[in-house]
Amino acid sequence: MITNKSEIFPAEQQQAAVYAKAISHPARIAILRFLAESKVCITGDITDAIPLGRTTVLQHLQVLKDSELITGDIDGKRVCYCINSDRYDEMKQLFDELLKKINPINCC
Amino acid sequence: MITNKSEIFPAEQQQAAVYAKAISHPARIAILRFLAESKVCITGDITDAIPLGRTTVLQHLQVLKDSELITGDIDGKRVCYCINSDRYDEMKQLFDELLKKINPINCC
DNA sequence: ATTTCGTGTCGTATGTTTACGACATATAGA
DNA sequence: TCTATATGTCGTAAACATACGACACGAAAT
Repeated sequence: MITNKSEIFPAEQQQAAVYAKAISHPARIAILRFLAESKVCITGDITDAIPLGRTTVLQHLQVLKDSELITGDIDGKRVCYCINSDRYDEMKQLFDELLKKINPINCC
Repeated sequence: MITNKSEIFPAEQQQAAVYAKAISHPARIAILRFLAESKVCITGDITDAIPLGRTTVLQHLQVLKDSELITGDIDGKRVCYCINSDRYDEMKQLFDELLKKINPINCC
C-alpha cells in the first residue's frame, strides 16, 4: 500500500513541510537553540545540554541533518555540528511567505 | 519503554513543536491555504480540492483540529471547517520569536 | 600497549502517521 | 418511503518516529 503521497503537492509546500517536520519535536528546537548559542558545538556537549540519551540525541541530529538545517563535519577526533545558514534563511523565508499567504477568514 | 519525552522541554518549545507538526505535511498546508481562500469551507469541497482520499483528508483535518489551528463546527447537515485566527496568530508569533532567537553562527 | 574518551552504528521495543476501503448515520429530495 | 448525498467512524496495512542499550572503532593519554 502506498503510504506517502507528499510528492503530488507543489514543491514549495513540500519543502515548507520538510522544515516544519524538522522542528516538530521540542528536542530538535532545543538542539537548534543550543547550536545557535554555543561556540563549541560537538556531540558530547549537545548530549550534555539535552536531557535525553546520547543515541536519541544523535538520532535527532540525523533528522536535522536530513533536512539540511544543520551540517556535521568531522574536525579531527570530534564532529562539529553547525546550523546551515543558507537553509535556515530559506526556511525563514518559506515560513514567512506561507504564513503571509494564509489569512484566516471567519467563514461561519 | 517510554517513547515520548516531549514534556520535559519548556512549554514554549513544546507548543512551537505542536504547530510545526501540524504543518509538517504538504496536504495540511494545502488544506490551510484552501480554507484561507475559500468562503465555503465544508468537508466535501476540501476533499475535492485535495488529491487524496476522503478518509485521508478527514484524518488530516483531525490532526489540524487536534493542534487547534482549525475548528470544525456542525452547521446543520454540513460541517464547517475554519481556521482558528487566535491560534493561527499564536503560531505566527511563536515561530517569529523562535526564528529570531536562533541566529546561526559558523562555529567551524 | 593498554586504557579511556568521543563518536557512530545496529538492533529493538513501542507508539504514531499516512493512506484508504467498508460501514454507519442522518438529512434532503424524488 | 426510498434514494441520494454529506458526513463521520472503524479497521487495517505499511511506513516512520522516538527512545535507548549494546557494540565497534579510532585517536589521545597513560
